[in-house]
Amino acid sequence: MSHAAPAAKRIAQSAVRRLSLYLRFLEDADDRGLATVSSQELARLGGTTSAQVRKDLSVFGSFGKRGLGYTVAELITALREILGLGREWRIVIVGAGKIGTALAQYAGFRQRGFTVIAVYDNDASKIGIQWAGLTVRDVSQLELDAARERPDIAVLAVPADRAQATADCIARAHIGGILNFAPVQLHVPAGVTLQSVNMATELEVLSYALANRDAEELRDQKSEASSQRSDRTVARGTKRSG
Amino acid sequence: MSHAAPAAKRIAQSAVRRLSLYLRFLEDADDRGLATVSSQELARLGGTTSAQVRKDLSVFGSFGKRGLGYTVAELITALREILGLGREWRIVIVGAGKIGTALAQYAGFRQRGFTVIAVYDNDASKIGIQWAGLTVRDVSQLELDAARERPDIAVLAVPADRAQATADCIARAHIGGILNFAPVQLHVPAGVTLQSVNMATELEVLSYALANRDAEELRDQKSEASSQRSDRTVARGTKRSG
DNA sequence: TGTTGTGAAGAGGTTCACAGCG
DNA sequence: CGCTGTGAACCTCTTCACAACA
Repeated sequence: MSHAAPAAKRIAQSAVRRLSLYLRFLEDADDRGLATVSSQELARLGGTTSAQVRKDLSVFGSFGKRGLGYTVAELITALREILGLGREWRIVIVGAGKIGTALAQYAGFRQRGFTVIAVYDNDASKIGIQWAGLTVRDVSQLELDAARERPDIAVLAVPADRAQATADCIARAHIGGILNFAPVQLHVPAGVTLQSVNMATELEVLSYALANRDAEELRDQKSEASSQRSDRTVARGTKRSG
Repeated sequence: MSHAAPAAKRIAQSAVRRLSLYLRFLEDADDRGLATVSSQELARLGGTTSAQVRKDLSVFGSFGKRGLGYTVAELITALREILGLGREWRIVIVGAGKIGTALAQYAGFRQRGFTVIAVYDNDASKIGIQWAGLTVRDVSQLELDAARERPDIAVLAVPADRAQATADCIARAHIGGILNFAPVQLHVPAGVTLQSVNMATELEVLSYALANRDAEELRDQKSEASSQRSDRTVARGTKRSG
């Protein structure tokens, strides 16, 4: 293997999430002036193992130098390309309520090539208001506007009872991706990629973990005793993160 | 097996997420007056298979009636118990910015036994302001307050550069769970359960999916041709959701 | 020497398929 | 007869362990 042709691999969603994390760490490292970073370092920051980091990257090519690690700048470029961040993604936010507003002003968007091109709502009292250079538009214009402005992703931040209808509208507008913040399970036609963030579920996962913490701890103690392995690094309070 | 003793099973996080979804569907079904529901129905709503639904539930006991399905009311009770929703969870929100405010007013909290008992910030201009019956407190009081009020979960909604320090503070306050909305990977001591929601990652997962959509579709076509299996139900636009 | 890249082994989660029961 | 509950098969992701190499 040598330099990689980062196109279209079948890879687990969890792996994509890790790649996104690695990219963030690398950007930090770059800011701090580090030139190279090892898989072990990335593993420590991300709460995985160095083997996992190397496997994740190896799917797309060979980015490291043996004995040295990965050149920060090179790996950043590669990961951006892999994650599809080499281009601009045009976003519309649908729903100008609390969450929609918060999202519209989220600085992280522009930094990473995501441009918010419009905000929509169906509430007449909100339509026309200016926000950070954007005028809130009537959601009934969405389909028409989209034909012209071709947004790639719609961030859905409307109340639960409007969410499916709005998603249908987004699909009709031929917007290929939805990031849904409404606490409902949306059904979208094939060809629309859906990603949901559900507060209720996140809280319930926490609730489950807390309620079963004592039992977990007992188990963890037993298994931790026998887990001082070779390559291994890490060990945080608890798993996961996004 | 008969009625179940829903305590402390080792189960995948993905399974917990599905249980949370099932609970939501069941509550809907209850509202619509349905008395029973089959695993196939739950599968259709949640985008899985009926076998998956049955497996998920079977870990905790036998809740269904053969030939009939699951009694909605009974399964709701069981799932609430399993997910640890049988009790009140006391939440503090740390960070009274856009996101913090939006979350504080999120109606879904109280519905499911999560009570917001306080909001904190470090910005003098925000401290003292009233929101929906809660006064914004100085975050420097958090540790002291927590000793008295014993919150279970902290929702972390501060800027990225303050997030780790704030998480440390939360850990010192002996709050056992953190739901983190700051776009950084937090490191917490053992005994603190961390759950993160990261907009940047969610967007990048979407970005990856959209950038590789054509390749995915080719693969999906091939595999879909040979997937008209027995028990199987479902088939939505795209996988996942929360 | 230090660290990558990777085949092979291992774990863990999902799907199958059918016996069991209402 | 219909639908659940579940062992077994299957598959996917993770971890191991080591050869390759700067």
